[in-house]
Formats: sequence, structure tokens, C-alpha cells
Amino acid sequence: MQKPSIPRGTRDFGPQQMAKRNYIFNTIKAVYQKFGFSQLETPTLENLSVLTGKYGDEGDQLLFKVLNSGDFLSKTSEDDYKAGSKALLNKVSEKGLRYDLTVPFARYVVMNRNDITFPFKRFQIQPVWRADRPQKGRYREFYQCDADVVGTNSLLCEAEIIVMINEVFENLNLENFTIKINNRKILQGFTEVIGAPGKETELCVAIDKLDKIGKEKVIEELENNGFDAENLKKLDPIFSIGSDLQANLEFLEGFFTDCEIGKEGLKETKEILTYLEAFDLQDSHLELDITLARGLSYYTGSIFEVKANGVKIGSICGGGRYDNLTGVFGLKDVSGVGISFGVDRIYDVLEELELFPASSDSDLQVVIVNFGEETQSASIKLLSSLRAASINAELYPDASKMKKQMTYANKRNVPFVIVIGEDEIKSGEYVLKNMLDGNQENLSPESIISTIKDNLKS
RNA sequence: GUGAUUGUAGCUCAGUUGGUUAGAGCGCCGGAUUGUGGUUCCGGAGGUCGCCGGUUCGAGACCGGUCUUUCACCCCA
Repeated sequence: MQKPSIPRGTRDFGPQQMAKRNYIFNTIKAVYQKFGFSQLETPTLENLSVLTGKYGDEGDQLLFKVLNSGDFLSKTSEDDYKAGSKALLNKVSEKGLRYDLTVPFARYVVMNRNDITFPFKRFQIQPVWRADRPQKGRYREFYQCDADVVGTNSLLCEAEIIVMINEVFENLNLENFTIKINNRKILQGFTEVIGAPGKETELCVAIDKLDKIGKEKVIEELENNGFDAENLKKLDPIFSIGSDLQANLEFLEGFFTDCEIGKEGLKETKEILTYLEAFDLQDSHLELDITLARGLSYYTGSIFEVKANGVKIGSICGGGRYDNLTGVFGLKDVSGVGISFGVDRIYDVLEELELFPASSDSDLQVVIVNFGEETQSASIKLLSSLRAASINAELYPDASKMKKQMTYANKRNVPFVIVIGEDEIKSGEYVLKNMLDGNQENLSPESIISTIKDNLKS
């Protein structure tokens, strides 16, 4: 006999967890649809040629590769083996599990460019896989909920995304969160102003950690990556910057007087803010964080990330604009912008802050106690009436002891139990028991249904 | 991928320098209550101490490997 197990970093989801997860999925999906996005699904497996090279060297390492079917060694030679794992990989694997939803989406757009009307807005809710070491809030299989718009440069899309983020978290009753926004052009502007053009990646990677490891360590890392004293001196002012939106805008205004790319990033950010004013949000939760960089290398314009305040977990949502994602697949000049909600992390946040509504625990509303053959037809008749009235109901399948059936109903968190025994059949009035307060009364089938319906409304 | 860390009943955890038959709480099952759950009382079942190997007269405890958990890097939802 063997012990059953699941791969590291993966999870089963039981009924209670699924109820809660669906609550999150449904909330996000409803908002996406309201904003005009339509749903798309792509295969779990992609050709490795589609996936590799899109996420940087680090990303390639985190791809799950799938061994070719059949005798995967038949097309290899001893030389391939000697050439090392990388070279051998190409010979034994040509498919991999999707790493995110954006690249498959880009692939879809290019393959279907003739059938798509632009701007194309789609959302996609599917699992993705990454072969990194699991930690809390980090899994090897997890769901992403993406929404992207491609085929327009309009910054209205950015603004709408921020509105959507607000609406999703508002609907999830999460109030204490921050949307951090920045622009890759602003970061690129930094490298130009300080005299280190072309070193965006190094700067981004280091500066992204500012709130985590502090100024000294960031400077140390920059020095190790070839930034000289002059560079660092010019960079110094941005370390002392706060999170106040207006103040940061003014600061950048001065910082970028002679820098075109920086000015552009600033202008874009301001335009987004102008749109947001028109949307008239009560609280946009917005913060201009000029140290926000985000890892994915394909971002070229605005970038954003959402943090749940007071919960020790990474970002729960992120995204940005990419100007040339379809370019690698041969389709030029298609700009896109998108976001992705991390359901698994949102779940952990809602759980920790106890924000799941009680109703997401159970969906069964009534259990009818089974007394055996004599009462069965009356029970089934009532069962059907309950269901016809859109009340989730079931008849206990066996005529077990009442105690056992009551225990079952209690465990399922059912608010009502109906008892139909011999006495009840005679009188035509059944027992309706409220499981919350323990009270029960004899009622006609019609009053039972209306009582339950009234209760559900409140 | 690098460096740590965790694993004992369904769950949360005790278990002394290596020494008889590995414990508790909760949960589960049964009874008190042959038509009433959630509270109370009584009883019961349940463990290859993650797995494989080693040291030892003797290993839950020590050593090696492996899997898993968590954490820090790296990176990220």
C-alpha cells in the first residue's frame, strides 16, 4: 500500500474552500464583464517556443517542461547528452505548462489577428504553473484572473483598470489596500538623467527592493552593477521621496526638465490621473511609487501593483502596459495593457482579515429528515416544491436515526430541518426546525416555503 | 537554483542525557435519550513516530539520504 500525496506546491480545494474561491472568482468576473471584457481560455500546454525567452533567464528556469511522448530518447545522441541539460532539453521536450496568461493571450491575438476586431478586450481565469520554491502565498500551481486590452494606446484603459481594481476590492469588502502606480518611462528617465542609460533592468531590480532592504543595501547593489559615484549622487534625491502623489509629481517635473522619455512617462501618469478625476472615485487608493519596478521585462509604460495593507503577503494584483508583446510573434505595433488578480493570495488576505461573508460557507438551506417508506412520497413532494421555489434542499438519503440526520444537518451548517413522520402525515402539517435558535413549529407545506424564503431574504 | 527549517492519532501539540506497552486536548464512533443537532455525562476506536538506510544490546530521540512544510535569497500572483 502506498501513501497518497500531491506534488509540492499544489493543493486540493475542499467544498468550503471552493465556495470561498468561487466567491472571489465570481466577484472579479462580474466586474470584468461589466467593463466590457469577454472571456477567453487557452490550453494548459503551450509549445515551448511560445514560452521561452518571454520571462527572462530566470523565468525560463521556472517553466515546467513536459517530456515528449513515446520514446523521448530516440531522437537524441550521446553528444546531446554531453552538451548538458540545456541542449538536451530541446531534444526531449517541446511543450511546457503555461507560466502566465499574458503570453498565451498574445499568441492567441497574433494567430487570430484577422478575426479580431480591435481594440480587443478579453479576460481569462485559469491556473498557471511556476517551478519555484513554494512559500506562504507562493504556489507552484495558482490561478490568475487577467484582463487585457490590446490594440489601443489610450490611457483611458489604464484609468479603467484602476477603476476596476477599486470595484473588485470594494465588492470583496477589502478596504485597506494601496494601488501603487509607476511608469517604466519614468524609470528609464532616471537612468538617463543620472548618466547610466541602458541600465534600466539593473536599476529596476535594485530600486524595487528599497522598502524592503533600505537605501544602503540598494546603493551597494547598484555599485556592484556598475553604477559609479556620479550616477549615485544624481540618483540620491529619489531615495528621500515619499508617497504623496502631488509632491511626487512636482518632484519629477523638476527632475526631468531635460529628459524626454522621463517627461513622457510623467505626462502619461498625469493623463491617467485626469481620467480618474472624471470617474469621480471616492477613494482611488492610489499612490505614485517611483520605486515600483515589477519584474516582468515586457512592460514598457505604466505599471501597477496592489498591496493589502496589514497582511504580510506579496502583491495581490499587478499589471502594466506592454508595447510590443505581439512583436515576438510577428505582429508589430499592437500595444496592450492588462492586470492580473492573484486569487490565491486574495483568498489568504480575506481569510486572515475574516472578510468572507458567512453565506459563502454553505449553500444548502434545508434538509428533510428521512423516516422511511411510509413518509417518502410526501417528503419527495415537498422536496420538489422547495426546489421549484429555488430553495436549495435535500432529503437525507437513508432512514437513519434522527440523531444522525440532525448531526449531519448541523455539520452542513443548514439553517432549516424539516421533519415529516407519521404524525405529520396525519395532520398534514410538518415540523420546521430552525437550526440556529432550535425553535420549531408545525406548518403547512406552503407556510414552510414562505417562511424559509422570508428568512433567506434577511 | 542557493542556504536554513519542519514532520509524532483526523487536527493542534507533549514525549527528560537514547531505556518497559508513545500521551493530552479537540474531533470521530457508540451510549445516557427507540422522534431532535449544537450544551452535559459515560464509554470506545484510532499511531509502520514522513519514508529509506546506518550507529547501538536498545532509536520517536543520534547520523546520512530522500520527500514534505515553513523561512531568507533569487524572483514573483
